[in-house]
Amino acid sequence: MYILVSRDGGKVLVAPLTDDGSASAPELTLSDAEFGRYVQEQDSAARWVWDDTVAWYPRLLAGGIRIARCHDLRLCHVILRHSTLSAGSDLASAPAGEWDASALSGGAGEGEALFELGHGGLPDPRGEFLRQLEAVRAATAPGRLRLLLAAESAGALVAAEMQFAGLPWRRDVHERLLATELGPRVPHGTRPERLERLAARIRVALEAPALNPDSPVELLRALKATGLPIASTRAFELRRVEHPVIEPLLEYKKRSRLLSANGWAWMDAWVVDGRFHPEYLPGGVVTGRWAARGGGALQLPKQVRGAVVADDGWKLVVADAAQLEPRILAGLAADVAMADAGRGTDLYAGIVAGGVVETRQQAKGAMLGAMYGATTGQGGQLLPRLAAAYPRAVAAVEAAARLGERGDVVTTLLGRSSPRPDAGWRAAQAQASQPGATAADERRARSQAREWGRFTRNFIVQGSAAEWALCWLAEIRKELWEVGTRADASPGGSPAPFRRRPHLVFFLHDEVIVHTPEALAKEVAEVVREAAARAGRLLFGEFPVDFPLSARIVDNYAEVT
DNA sequence: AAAGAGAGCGCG
DNA sequence: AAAGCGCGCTCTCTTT
Repeated sequence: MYILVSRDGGKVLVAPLTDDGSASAPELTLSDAEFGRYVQEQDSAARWVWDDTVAWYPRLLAGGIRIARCHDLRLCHVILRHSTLSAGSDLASAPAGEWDASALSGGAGEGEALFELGHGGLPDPRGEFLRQLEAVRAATAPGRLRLLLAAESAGALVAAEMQFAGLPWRRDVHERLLATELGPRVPHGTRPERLERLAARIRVALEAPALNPDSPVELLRALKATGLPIASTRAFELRRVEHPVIEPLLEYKKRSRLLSANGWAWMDAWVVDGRFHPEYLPGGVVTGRWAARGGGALQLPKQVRGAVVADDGWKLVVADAAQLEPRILAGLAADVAMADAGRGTDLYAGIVAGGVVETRQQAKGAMLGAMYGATTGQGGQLLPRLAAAYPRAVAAVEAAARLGERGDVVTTLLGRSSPRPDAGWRAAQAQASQPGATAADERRARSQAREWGRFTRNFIVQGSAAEWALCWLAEIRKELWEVGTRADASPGGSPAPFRRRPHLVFFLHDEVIVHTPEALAKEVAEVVREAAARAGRLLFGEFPVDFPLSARIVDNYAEVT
């Protein structure tokens, strides 16, 4: 059963709908408080349909209310609008409207537009929902698309819940770390003691008494003046030359990065009451991966992960999917040989054991090369051996690359399609095929075509992996709630839905962290593991590809390497 | 003074 | 000269 909710001035309109979207009960007009009570009274099988999870769910969570399922019209619109599986639908062929504009502002833009949705919202959600139902019904593979929309929407719930709960963060631990690495705290904009000492050593070594090591331009000029053969100040390049300045300079860069990205200012801005509350953006990346805004949640350096510590009496269950993308590729391409290589073992080790390459590093390099489109270097050189051993998998990514090079669209396993290249790209291709095209025109067109081919090549793998991860998250979320209920940690509808229950607190593409009461930790680890197996079956049915996890029960995120 | 580009580095 | 994919954030330097 669906329950469509929308805004009417200060009121909430509630419309129960059947599976085909027709009214199943009279519409209600409720105040916010009445709406909260109404939500709690409904069966947990209800699927809440709303324009935007961000506009609705945080308020419910703040009121102590957790829901089981939703359909996020904004996120689903984006998928259906571009998917090749629903290409013939009215929804896909209509001119661009407000639902399309909302995707842009919601994805990467200002964020203000989203916030305003709380009052008024997007136009005619009922009509939009009916168009979405019809687009799915008439789609090429409705089952896949339906799963994708459900997973995407579940992801939106997880994102809101994780933002609400926050990642446990110990200020004192973080402060100790900063004091050790940088010295005593100084005001923003000034250089802490240890950095200042390193800067002094750099100036001496380069005989540049006024050098500002934060300026790449000044630094490069000074490095060249001492005769070092480098073209940039990147750490990678610096490590390849020998000079007394290199050691203090690399130290400086490392610590300076800590200060600017995750220093005292970061802590003051993002850690509140012992929790880091980043804003996750489901669907924020074209491939379907999440993005995040504020605090760099998806770039937490290993350096500071020691500050992520479970509460007293609680544990962190940290799990990541081993070699997720190659396994996804094996499933996508139905490459039994590659799936076999990963069964019950590290997939790269399995490739070595199969005699395809000599070392694990080579196996990894070749796999990444195949998925990213490397033509040179180790990855490119080993590609023929990979292709000989796993012809189906390699053919799948090659085919995706060829489509992209032609400007065509590719689609993930569940139905998310890649964007088309922009007008500039098309113009460059057209230009190169004109009779009077110069060699430069042709070179440029070929280079851009290959570039887009690398994007589409990777899109099918990264995008399908993101779908697996969404299914994994959704299964984890569902089962954790069951575990919490069985343990009677807190009856549904307590003032704080996650205060006593195991709950997700972090997600990073192929990795999750669950914060759980210690007594439930083992059960939670099993839930996370089982959810991975279920996600695999949801995507690939009986095709025999494994998704092993490293799941560890720890007090501290830094314990996991 | 503000906005944008580029460099650099963090994560998967 | 280009060079394997996808991101966000901070800082410098240039442009408006």
